[in-house]
Amino acid sequence: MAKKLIDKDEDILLASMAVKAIAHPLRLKILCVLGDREVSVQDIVADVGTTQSNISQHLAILRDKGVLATRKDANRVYYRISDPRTIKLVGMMREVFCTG
Amino acid sequence: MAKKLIDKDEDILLASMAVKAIAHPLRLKILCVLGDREVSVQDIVADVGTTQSNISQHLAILRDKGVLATRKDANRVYYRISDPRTIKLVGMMREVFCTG
DNA sequence: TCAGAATATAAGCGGTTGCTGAAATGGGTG
DNA sequence: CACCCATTTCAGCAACCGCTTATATTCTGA
Repeated sequence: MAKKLIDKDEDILLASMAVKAIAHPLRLKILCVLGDREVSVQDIVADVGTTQSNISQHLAILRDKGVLATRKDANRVYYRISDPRTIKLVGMMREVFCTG
Repeated sequence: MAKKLIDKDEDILLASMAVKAIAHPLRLKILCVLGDREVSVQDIVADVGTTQSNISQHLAILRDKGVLATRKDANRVYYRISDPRTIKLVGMMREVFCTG
């Protein structure tokens, strides 16, 4: 039997949940805006372009799944991508799915 | 300004839609079962473990998004992953999200 | 301590997704 | 043709998702 890409069902569930978190145009755009930088919520709102509430909810989803980490400074919150490999993963998605 | 991971909104939409297709435990498991092989629907059903109807619908989603390709032989249908980079992408998801 | 800015949370709703069970398609064989 | 097997499609329903609007929280500075 050939070796499976992911052999444990538990891991498949884990990966699918994490990937689901980034499988949304606004959330993927948030990741693209962040890149390897640290950006405040208001700047993300400005770059991504929807309501502050909407961004905040998407940020919460990404944060709760562990994709993003936060730092608080005064009354602002800065978000960044927790794991640099996530950045690489997004780059690979672009390679595979954006032929342009 | 730092170079964005994916700069065109159009590409972000494209990538998020493709990734959404594989962001489901059963569909991800189908990809893992396939690997670089070509497998018949009934064998996929046996490996993944849900109803044949359910599998067929998930296969349709993956096929319609271009993730899977098919070949018909007599009254069986064989599925395979269209783009080998997709296999690499799944491997990378495992690396990033399955710490075990 | 009060006003205001930045962010988070809650309620509600319309739309979508995912599953089940039944029916339909299509090919193979007698 | 008649029957069987493999697969697809359809209808329906429960559950989830994503957005909007309104409200709450937390911090700052006068």
